[in-house]
Amino acid sequence: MGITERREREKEEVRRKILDAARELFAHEGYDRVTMRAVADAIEYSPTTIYNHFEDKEDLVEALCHEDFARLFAVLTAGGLPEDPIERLAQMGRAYSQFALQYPNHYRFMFLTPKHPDHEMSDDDPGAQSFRLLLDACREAQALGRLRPGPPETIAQVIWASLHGATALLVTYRADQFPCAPAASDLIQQTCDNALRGFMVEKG
Amino acid sequence: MGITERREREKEEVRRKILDAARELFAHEGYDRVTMRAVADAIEYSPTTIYNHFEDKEDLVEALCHEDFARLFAVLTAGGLPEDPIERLAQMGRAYSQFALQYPNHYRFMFLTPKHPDHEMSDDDPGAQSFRLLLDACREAQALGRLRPGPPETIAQVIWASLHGATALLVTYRADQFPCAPAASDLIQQTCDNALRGFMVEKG
DNA sequence: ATCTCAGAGTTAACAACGTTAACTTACAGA
DNA sequence: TCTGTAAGTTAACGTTGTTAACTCTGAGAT
Repeated sequence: MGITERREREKEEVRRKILDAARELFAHEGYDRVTMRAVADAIEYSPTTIYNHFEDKEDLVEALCHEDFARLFAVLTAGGLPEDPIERLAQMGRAYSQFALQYPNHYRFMFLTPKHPDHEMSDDDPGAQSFRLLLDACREAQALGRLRPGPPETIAQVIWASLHGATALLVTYRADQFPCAPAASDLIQQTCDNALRGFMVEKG
Repeated sequence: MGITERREREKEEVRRKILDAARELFAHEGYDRVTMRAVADAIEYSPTTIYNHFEDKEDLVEALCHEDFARLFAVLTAGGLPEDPIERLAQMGRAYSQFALQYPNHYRFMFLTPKHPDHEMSDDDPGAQSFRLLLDACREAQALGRLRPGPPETIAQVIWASLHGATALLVTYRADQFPCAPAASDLIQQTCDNALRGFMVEKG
């Protein structure tokens, strides 16, 4: 009875190898430039083996993507989150952008590539959980009277969208391809600050 | 001497046909799903003909992209721009997002696809001109004391980044693939408003 | 001990793609 | 009439994702 278990473990090992090799290659090259043959070469298996573990290339990358969302969630919560919700928002924003700039090709696939039409998001998805961190912080800040009233979902979405925009630009363009060439290296920081400021209630 | 002129005109006509067919196809299918053969079929030429007019697929799409930036600039300035710089910013924001949602695949290539490493931006580029519209409005608003002090380039970039973020999300995800499912259909509006609000000086 | 069969892996091939080499054709200028 | 240029075509190449058909290993049944 332990035999099928061992079999499954061995199969899982190969799957792991594929995912790790693929992650490494994608991180350096991006989706289009990585071929199934290259992934197979990297782990010294034949290309068809991959198809025993994944439906097709997109399925493989989606599996990678799923793991990356888990890593993002881990990064967001790493080192413990501050009590103060505003500080928490700022810290999560920094972690988010750091993750994006460290793995631009993964960010690209996670947030810049259209999903399959039948792809849906469940509540226990690490992506959804990350968003909930943001949403909760917004709610708490509202409760403390630090953020404007209004649907917290909208506030969270707007903050995320703003941060995402700055991130997406930096992940897509080189500094000298920007309009207004000396692109603020702290564009993300500024954008994040401004998005928060827009929702803050005036002090005094 | 008028002969070479006519020749050039004819060549330009074919180039036009290619661009128009390609634009139509790309608008519906997006970059990867449009093949050179499909473009050639659409205009009833052989695939190789395209290579007499464009270096390769990327060159063709870049030409399209260049035209699209001109269209975007036209859209931004259509109907005349308001005197009031804040209103102008709001109106340009609406035009920008409308353009994006109308031609998502073009937006994708214009703003979401990395450029060639050797691609540089000149000052008379329609893209740069569009950014200057934004920059000028920011400067004027600052001069009127409506926006915070600070480098107007940064303000313009942050506003653009925020708007771009909301746009990119809507162009990438379907409504039901969002975290927090009932995605604000006016996410763009809210994001644009909030980005402006963050830079506005408190009234009174 | 032999047979069977499932299932992981391989080889070889397919169709589609971007692209190119070699050829054809049309036609203005010497 | 000859020549050369340049646009267009046919046929092919190399690469890609993917699949069909096969091999091989080894556990369970007879």
